[in-house]
Amino acid sequence: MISSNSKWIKNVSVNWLKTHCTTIIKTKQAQAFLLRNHLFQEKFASSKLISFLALSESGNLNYAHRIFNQIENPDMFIWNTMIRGYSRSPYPFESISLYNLMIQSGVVPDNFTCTFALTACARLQEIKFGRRVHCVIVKIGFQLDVFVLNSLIQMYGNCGSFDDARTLFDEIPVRDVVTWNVIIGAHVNGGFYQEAFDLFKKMRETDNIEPDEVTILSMVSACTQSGNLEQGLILHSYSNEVGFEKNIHLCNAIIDMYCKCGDLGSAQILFESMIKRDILTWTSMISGLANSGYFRESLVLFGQMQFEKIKPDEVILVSVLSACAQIGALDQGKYIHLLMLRYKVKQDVVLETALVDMYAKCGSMDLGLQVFNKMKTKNVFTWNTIIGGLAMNGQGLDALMFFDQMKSEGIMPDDVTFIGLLCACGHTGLVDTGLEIFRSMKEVYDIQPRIEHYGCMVDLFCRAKLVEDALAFIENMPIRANEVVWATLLLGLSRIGIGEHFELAEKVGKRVIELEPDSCGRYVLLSNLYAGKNQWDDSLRIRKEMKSRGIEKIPGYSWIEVNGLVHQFIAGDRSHVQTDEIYMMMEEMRRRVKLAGGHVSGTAEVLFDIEEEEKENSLYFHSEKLAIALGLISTTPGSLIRIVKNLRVCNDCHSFIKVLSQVFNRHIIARDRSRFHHFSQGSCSCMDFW
DNA sequence: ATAGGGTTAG
Repeated sequence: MISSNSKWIKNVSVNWLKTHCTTIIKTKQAQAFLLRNHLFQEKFASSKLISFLALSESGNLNYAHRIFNQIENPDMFIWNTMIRGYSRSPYPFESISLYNLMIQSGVVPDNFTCTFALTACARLQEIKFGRRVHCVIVKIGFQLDVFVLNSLIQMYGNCGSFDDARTLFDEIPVRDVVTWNVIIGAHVNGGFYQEAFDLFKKMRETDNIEPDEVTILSMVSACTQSGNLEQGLILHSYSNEVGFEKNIHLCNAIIDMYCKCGDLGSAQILFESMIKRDILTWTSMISGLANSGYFRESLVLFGQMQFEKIKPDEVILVSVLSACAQIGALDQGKYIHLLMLRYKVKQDVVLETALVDMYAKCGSMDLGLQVFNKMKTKNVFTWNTIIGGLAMNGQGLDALMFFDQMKSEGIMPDDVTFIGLLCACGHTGLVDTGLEIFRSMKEVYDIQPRIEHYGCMVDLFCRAKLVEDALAFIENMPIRANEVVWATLLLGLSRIGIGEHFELAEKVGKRVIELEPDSCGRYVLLSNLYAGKNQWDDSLRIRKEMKSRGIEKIPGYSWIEVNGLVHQFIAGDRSHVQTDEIYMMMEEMRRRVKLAGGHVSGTAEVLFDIEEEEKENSLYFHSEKLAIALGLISTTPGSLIRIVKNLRVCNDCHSFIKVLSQVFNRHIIARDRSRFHHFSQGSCSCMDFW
């Protein structure tokens, strides 16, 4: 009577369990029920609990493990479920531990066990253990199981052992589409794109197997990484033909491919055509825009995403923060900071570092430091961000202090750390410290200086007006000086005031053009050099030479953010809706600066493609001045103005803005392509050297 | 019950 009753309960509960375990709460109820009715040790019952907890998205591996530990003799299915659960979790090593435990307790692994264990090995790149599993497979004889073989190939491929993967692949008796996907994916991940394309062709030819979505996805990724737009387009039209276009993962990868291959238009068309978009769709498009220089557009699209009430994750926020950083959009950056807190976005070093960087690049080191000081985990990226940020903002001594702190916290500096440190020394005029740091980089940290480090040293000497040392340093470099090093010297000379060094400067200027004949900036340097000496014919000659070689001058852009909206200007811009007011303010600026005196209008760095008589005007209407004019009319008197420029601020504007900061009583922070200028009361933080 | 997939930083 009793036994038949318990049998009844068992049957009912098993059926009930099959559909019941859908949430943690319900699973706990089921567990309590099983315990109460002494059914817990029934394998079939407890395995239902385990499989939900270990495999479901909403499960809980830890909890599964606790239940697992209470099972006296787990059967094969339960072992396999646990091993599988861990193999796809962030802790694949646990999977291997359990595999060992299983063998120790005398249970012989089956083909399922081996597949799961191999997945764990693949993810851990544990080839040694993977080979041990391989031996077991041969010993027991699972060589004919295509699942086992596929995961073996995957394991070898992921561990970088292409020979093993390839041998198995060639010897395997039956290959299915996954086999092909695994071997293709391995080659794509290894950077062997041509081989991947060859294999892609062969899968049809030799095995008559049609590619599926995963195949196409891997191939699209190969195009992305190798910049192969042509093949990418073919893959896109193929996936439309066979109906893969509803696969959201694939579409995301294609958007990413278009963006990284420079075809933003096709990316946008696909993005617009998608009916369902996930967070990765948005991330691909938004970061794609930002990476191609469309910063404002990427922020606008992020705004649309907000409008559609999609919760941002930590990855997309990194993208938009870096867009804000590039154009100095502080208000939007602050708003994103707010979103992080409001949505309780996962704490993440990458994100917090991007936040610090955004504040640093907007010239708000105080806010950057606040975030930095609250960060729980910091890595070398984080330290480099704060050190570089301080150096760029003219707080060189603080940068050096943070380096000491970094060392005391046991973080190893890398090559980028030293770029920041050498910049810091340059800004502060600490020549000896710079030399000492340069030496310790090589001798203490065993980091070989790159050409950029030499460039920093040349800059350091020039700032200290040690032209001879700079020259000697260049001559003694173990690697050949490149155009960057020479351009640094030339720029340095022109900042010191060319004077007696004119001949040297001219020689260097010619050298720089020889070394990099395709870069407009190099011609501009030499041309300006002549203009500065009133050698207008030479100056024009260089400009003509540049034009005749078909090299366009990169237009100078300036950005200013007003009430969370970023406005963009080019020289002489008349496209802004408030153009009339802006130009009225420009007139006012000119009048008051002139009245105050101290600003000598120079015509050295003018835009040559404008007629001679307009020289002074074009210089006068440089984009940074237009941006400042908008700033003056749209903010309250006395408040801070921030602008960002994509090129270097020219001499004339620099001198103009200095006086302007005094007469308008404004603190103006201008970021140009290499550093910050904090203008205040008639002077600038760069000490007129940039 | 089994294998294969994309986005972010100095």
